[in-house]
Amino acid sequence: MMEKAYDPKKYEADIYRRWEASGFFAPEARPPWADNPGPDTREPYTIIMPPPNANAPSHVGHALGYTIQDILIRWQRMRGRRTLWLPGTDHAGFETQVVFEKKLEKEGLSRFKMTREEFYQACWDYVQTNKHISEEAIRRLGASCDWSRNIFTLDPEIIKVVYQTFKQMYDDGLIYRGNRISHWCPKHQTTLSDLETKYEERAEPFYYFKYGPFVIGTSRPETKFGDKYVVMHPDDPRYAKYHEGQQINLEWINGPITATIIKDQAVDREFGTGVMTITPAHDAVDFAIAERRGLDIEPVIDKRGKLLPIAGEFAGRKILEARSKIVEKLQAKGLVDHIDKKYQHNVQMCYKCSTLIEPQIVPQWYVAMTKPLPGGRPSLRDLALQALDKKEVEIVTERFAKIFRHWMENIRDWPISRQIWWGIPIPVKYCGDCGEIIIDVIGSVKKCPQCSREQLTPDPDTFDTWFSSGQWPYATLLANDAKQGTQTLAQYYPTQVMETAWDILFFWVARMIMFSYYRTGKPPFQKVFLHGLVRDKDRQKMSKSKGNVIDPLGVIDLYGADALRFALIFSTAAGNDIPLAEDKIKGMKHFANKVWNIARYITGIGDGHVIPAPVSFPRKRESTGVNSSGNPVPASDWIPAFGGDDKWTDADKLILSQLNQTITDVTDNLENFRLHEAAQTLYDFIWHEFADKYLEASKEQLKNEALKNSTLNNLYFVLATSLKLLHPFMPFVTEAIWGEMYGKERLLIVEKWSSSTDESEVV
RNA sequence: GGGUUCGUAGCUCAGUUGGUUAGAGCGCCACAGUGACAUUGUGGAGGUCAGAGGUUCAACUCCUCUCGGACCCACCA
Repeated sequence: MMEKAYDPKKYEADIYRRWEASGFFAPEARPPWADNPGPDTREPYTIIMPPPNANAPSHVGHALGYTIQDILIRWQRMRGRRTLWLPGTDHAGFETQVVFEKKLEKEGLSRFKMTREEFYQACWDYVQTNKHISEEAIRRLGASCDWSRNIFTLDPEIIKVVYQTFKQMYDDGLIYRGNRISHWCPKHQTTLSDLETKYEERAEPFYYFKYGPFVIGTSRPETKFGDKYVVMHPDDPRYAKYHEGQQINLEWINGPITATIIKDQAVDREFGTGVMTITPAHDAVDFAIAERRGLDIEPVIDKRGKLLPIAGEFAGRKILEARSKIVEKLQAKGLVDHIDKKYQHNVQMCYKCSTLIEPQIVPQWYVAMTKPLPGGRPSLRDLALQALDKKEVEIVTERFAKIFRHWMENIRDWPISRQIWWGIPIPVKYCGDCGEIIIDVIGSVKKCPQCSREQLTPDPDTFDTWFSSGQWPYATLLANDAKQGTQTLAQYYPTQVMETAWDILFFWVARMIMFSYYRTGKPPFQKVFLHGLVRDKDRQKMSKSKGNVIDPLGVIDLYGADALRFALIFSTAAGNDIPLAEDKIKGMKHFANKVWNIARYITGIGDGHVIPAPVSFPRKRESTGVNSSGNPVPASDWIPAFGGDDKWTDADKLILSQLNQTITDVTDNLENFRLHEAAQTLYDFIWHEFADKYLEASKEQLKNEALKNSTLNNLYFVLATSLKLLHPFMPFVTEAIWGEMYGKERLLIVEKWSSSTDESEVV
């Protein structure tokens, strides 16, 4: 006899253990109803799990992704696909280092007081702890991933793959080391990519200074010390009397200087006075002009954001405090023309700490995005664009495909080195003698191959974390093959679906596509399915500081994993952000309980004995228990527990045709990634058609001896089929009921997905 | 500056290629007292589908504009 209410806590842990022990999470295990002997002919279905960052336990946003992936995987497993869902963890270089440094700070420590080795070890330990917490949360949610293939981005086998790619790209001329201007975070002491900065609109004074015969505009007086070029548009009639290269002596901040006139099209005649001085070492546009014209490039600001000796009396001061002092001095010298106090402009900041970005010239490693591959093949960027054109990769929801294209078309070279310690070191050594650059994939090079000297200096930088995670789809498979001596890459690549949050479309998805074509010649996945961000009930982004973070484990404790899963996908279209209110989760717990009580009612009919086998709809065909090839007959094809000559009532016919429609709709919705529709269809059918209507009708029918057998048959059949359909969405409660009905030895996880029954059979 | 997207019941959202009385959850109102479930059932109130115009036999759905909101990318000294 089933208990009066479904208590997730009593079942979930045990059920997960049974699933895991059954081996069905691994693709190799075949369902009992599949043709067992002989080679495995099942078609593979692979999802590589986006590896959660190792810097924090997972939150409810991750839960959404795992739920979607688990639904797809469970569904395909029940359909007889050879499903591989490969879990892993990302060391998340910069992100993790930032989090860990904050933690150190709280403890009164700092990485600048530690050796690199000490820091790395401490961070490693910290990450291991988080990793285990995250993995536990994934289990609690019911994710049916293959833990035997679990992998970490810092596993040696992964690093090896990453290094091989680096070397190959270097040899192909796609990776180069450049002394270029880049986004520098003075707090974190590292370069950032375009994607790792953010902008904020601010109103700041805009100063107009007298610069010899000109008036120049600037928002950054503190950079003006090195300015010895004054630039204007070649066609600007206001400055026609000046010519290129003309030298002008003028009084400036720290005394007289000589300025050289440059005429360049980069100047916007409409902006300010149409004349500017340039600071090539600290401004991207200025740098571009200087590089193009071969001008001197002189640093003014150091890496910590302080002025260099070129600033004279201001040297050593922080830029912001120096700014007002410099303006004061210029004012005293009568060099301030006027000040626009309400100038609106965007300032660029570090996306992690909001420190103002200070453009700096730092040697960095770059990946060329638009340079053709050797042999006249398309560039990395074009490979990705072609993948979309040829539909080898399909981004579900056209709007994301548009955004993707737009970004790809405007992509710039990707700086992949970071001045941080946590991550994969760049496998390069420099010869102190002859300057040779040595790519050392296995760390075995001891002397310079050029001059044979042993004065080798390792590159101090680490990779941008996306350089490794961008290779994740094939790296995980290759690394597992290296570990276990298998050949999974050949079997499971390209993968079928990449399911992830839309906010890492550029960071991650774009790079995976480029890397994959480069290294394997194949797409990494056929479909990209993007989900939205989980927000709180007021649509606010969840964050620790706002205190509105929903902890998935707390929710699971209260309402059960099924309720959380269902709430996450119910009634939210793909890609849209999801407002998650506690009421919604509670409502879904009620649904799980409803399903439980439907089963409790049906199994309790009569003398309360559970009917041992699923029943069939509506064929009453005899079965010997084995099929023509001698294998056990699938349970759903077994003969009905009740035979006889009962007639179908209108209620019988209605529920069976509705069930048929539900099977069709749910399957169709899943095929097209409309998980929310599938969930809603099931909810409506099970609760409002099956429970509210048919169950009520059945109470009368069961009193009629002539209808009793067929009614029971139908109740069992509709229930069993509903459990199968609902299982991918609510795996625990359905498995729990299945166990109550048919025994724990028979797992719902590998029951056969129902296919629609021919309508003509309903008579 | 370029681009994307949204505006449907009090709230949060569905509505798949245009096709009969526009749906759900929560909330609200009335009734039902427990042999599946009160984590329930039955019934009900509540929407000019932001506004205007256009295409069409037919528009929540397609096109244009207006109003209002969200977001992404780029970034000019």
